[in-house]
Amino acid sequence: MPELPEVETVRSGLAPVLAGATVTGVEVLEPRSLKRHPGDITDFKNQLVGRQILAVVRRGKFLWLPLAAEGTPIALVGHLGMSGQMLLRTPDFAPDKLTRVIISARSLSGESVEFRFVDQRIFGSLAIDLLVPTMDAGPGGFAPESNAAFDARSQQWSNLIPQSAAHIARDPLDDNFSSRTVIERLRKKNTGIKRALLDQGLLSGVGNIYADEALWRSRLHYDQQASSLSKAKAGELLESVTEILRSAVLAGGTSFDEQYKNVNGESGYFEVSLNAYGMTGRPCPRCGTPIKRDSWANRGSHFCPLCQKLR
DNA sequence: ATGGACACCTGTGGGC
DNA sequence: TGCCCACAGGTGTCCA
Repeated sequence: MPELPEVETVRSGLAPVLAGATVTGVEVLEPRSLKRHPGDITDFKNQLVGRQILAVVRRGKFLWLPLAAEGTPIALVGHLGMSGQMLLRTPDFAPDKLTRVIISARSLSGESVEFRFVDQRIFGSLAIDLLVPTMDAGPGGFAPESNAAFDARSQQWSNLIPQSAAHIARDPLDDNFSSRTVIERLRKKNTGIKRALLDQGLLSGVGNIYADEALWRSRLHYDQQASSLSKAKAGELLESVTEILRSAVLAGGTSFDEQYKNVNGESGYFEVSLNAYGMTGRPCPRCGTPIKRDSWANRGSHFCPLCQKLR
């Protein structure tokens, strides 16, 4: 479920507490939540306990915690899948339903905290992974000898990425995101525009909700060929995507059920700003035509049949 | 390169 | 009340 704004809401909630914290314990209640970890449960615990967390970093929908380690830089990598949550609780806080992994830590200020990974569908995961230089390292980018070369406030994290996420492109809220390059690549795609927006190797962070919203705002049909867009139209679409992601981050993300919560278990309120997604049958805020839902790529696509005609 | 189908999962809500 | 089906913010892989 979570897309960039939801993951960013989680990241910004974790960072003040976990940056600089030291892991004191790990409890794995659901082994399938570690399916992307290369080793077994014991290995996962051994790699975490006693380690210091240096920062909380996000690209697209991936989130990771670089760990202090000698030699090769490593990180705890998390993905929320369709239903993941990362909650911060005091140890005495009532158990949360569907908790899969609990990581106990001591923060820089000496407080005990529990990081609870909650995930109904178990599409999300936690894993330890190597950090490698990102393909398009920005100005001044370099590969460090080890994480020890970094501190929690460093901006350099933008040039490292977990090996397992190396194929994920920068997202529109990344300082080193290049609109020009993405527009260029987008217009060479011989595919439908929504498929291109959801291609995490072209730009990351956009999922089904924000794709539908950006297409609605730009009056584009989901199956419009990406290569048919003028440079200006492609630019306008990318602007829509960026603005929508920004506003949604400010709103704390979109929550329409129990599946998305911030680190305190609270809902975001971007739902009130949705124009197309989940609005099947309700009037298009622009022209009043009922919003339609089409089955598309094993999921749903919501659009205004009048404003968003296929050309 | 593209896209479709499917696998990975649990839970909820609607219709009957 | 129960049962069955559709549906849900994602990703990855295999196969035409």
